[in-house]
Amino acid sequence: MAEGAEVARRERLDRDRVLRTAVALADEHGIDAVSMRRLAQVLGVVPMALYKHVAHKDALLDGMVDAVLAEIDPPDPALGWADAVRGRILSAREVMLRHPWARRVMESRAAPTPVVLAYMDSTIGTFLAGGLSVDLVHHVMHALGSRIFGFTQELYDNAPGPTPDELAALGPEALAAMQQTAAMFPNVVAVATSRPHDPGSVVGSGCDDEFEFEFGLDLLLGGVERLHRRGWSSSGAASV
Amino acid sequence: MAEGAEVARRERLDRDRVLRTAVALADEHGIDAVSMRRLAQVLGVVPMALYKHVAHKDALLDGMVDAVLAEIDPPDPALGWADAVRGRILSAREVMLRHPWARRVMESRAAPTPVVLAYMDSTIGTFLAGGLSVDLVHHVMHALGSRIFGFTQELYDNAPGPTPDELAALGPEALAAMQQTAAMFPNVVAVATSRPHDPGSVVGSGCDDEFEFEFGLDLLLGGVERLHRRGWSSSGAASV
DNA sequence: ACCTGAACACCGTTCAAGT
DNA sequence: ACCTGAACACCGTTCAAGT
Repeated sequence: MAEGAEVARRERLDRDRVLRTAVALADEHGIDAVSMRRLAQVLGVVPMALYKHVAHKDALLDGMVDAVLAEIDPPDPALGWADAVRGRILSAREVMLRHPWARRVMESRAAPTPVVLAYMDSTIGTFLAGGLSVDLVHHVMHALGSRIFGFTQELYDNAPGPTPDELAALGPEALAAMQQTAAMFPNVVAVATSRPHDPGSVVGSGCDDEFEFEFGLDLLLGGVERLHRRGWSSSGAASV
Repeated sequence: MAEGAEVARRERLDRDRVLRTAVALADEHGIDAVSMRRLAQVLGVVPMALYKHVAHKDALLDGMVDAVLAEIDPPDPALGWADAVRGRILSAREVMLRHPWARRVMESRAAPTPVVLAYMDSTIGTFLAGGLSVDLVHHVMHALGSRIFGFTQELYDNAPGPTPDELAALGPEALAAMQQTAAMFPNVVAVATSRPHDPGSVVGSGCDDEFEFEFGLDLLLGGVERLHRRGWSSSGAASV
């Protein structure tokens, strides 16, 4: 029943303690471990006690996301709009690395919370203060998408580029199967095993996620800067 | 028990019928309706009968994604690399609009299936055939991310720009609450209600998702073309 | 005001049995 | 070879009751 250090009994619940405990539980055991029943158990309380502090499970998840967003640095007012947005997004990325479950939770939420809206409002404000037109900012927010929260689809995380440790632990039949799979997708293998980065900056996978995140971000922000400098207005940006 | 037309009994199950029925069920009632138990009921079969054709629920979800990816057009060999990739991604987007649940399922999957790898392999092949370096293609695949499958985070889908129908159905107290919320996030409201598009092309929301998708895609592909023309090689693209 | 207990209607999945 | 039935260990949540 009791899981030792994790059980913190008799302290009178409040919403903050519920949310902080839920975040810690997700950080340690993954988001699937965050069930109303297990969270209650960690808090030393019966499941229904939680419902006095969060309306339902979705409200719990919203609260967890809000708690994570609060860790993101505000934009630096000393910087120009592009650097201010860039810096804040990189801060958001660090936060998301600390709470890797947050990406999937945010993607699963239907409506943004006031905290999410406040974050977006502040980011939009930085663009507008930089002189970008409302219409351009509209498109830019779409184009950046979830990048403004510091994450993207990390497609190559699970691609067939095994770490040396994994390779060593593999049996001969598993290795043969892997080579057969690799032979079927030569382009994926070529691109996944390319080492475009400074060898010193990357240890295992040959893939520097920080570099890739900034590459995509700068491709987008660079394009926006170019459009803005050319006095971009509504029509003619996309052509079929 | 029986839900009329949905129940198709006595036809001997096979994997294909299981997957096709699961896709149809998700299209009609959403992904949450796709439980092993409910899918079995629609097929007129006991839940455990499914396990002869899919190893477990995750394998069912993988199979559903594979079925959806099979609907995407192959790249047009008559086009240059940029237009070929662009056309295929727009085809993928149409497919995702037909199966809106597929985005979340793909995001939740841990490892890519062979069908996912084959799709990526073919897309990478188009870039390489166009003369882009392996290193550049590596970064480009990261930068495009889930866009190559035809979707992005659609942040504004649920932002506070209500449709006229919704507004009309609102009570006065709900309307007052909404105005209060709007007052707290003026930048979000300004950007969400901007009408940057040809008024004829958009009916309700003032937001043309097709335009936004292509805007972001072209910002990225345009940046890549520019890098490629300049003979881009590994270093110096991202600066801190 | 806050917490509890029992119950309801669901899940995915195992195991042993039927045909 | 394919399907069934009963059971196990979980879910989120309601309702009525305790202190």
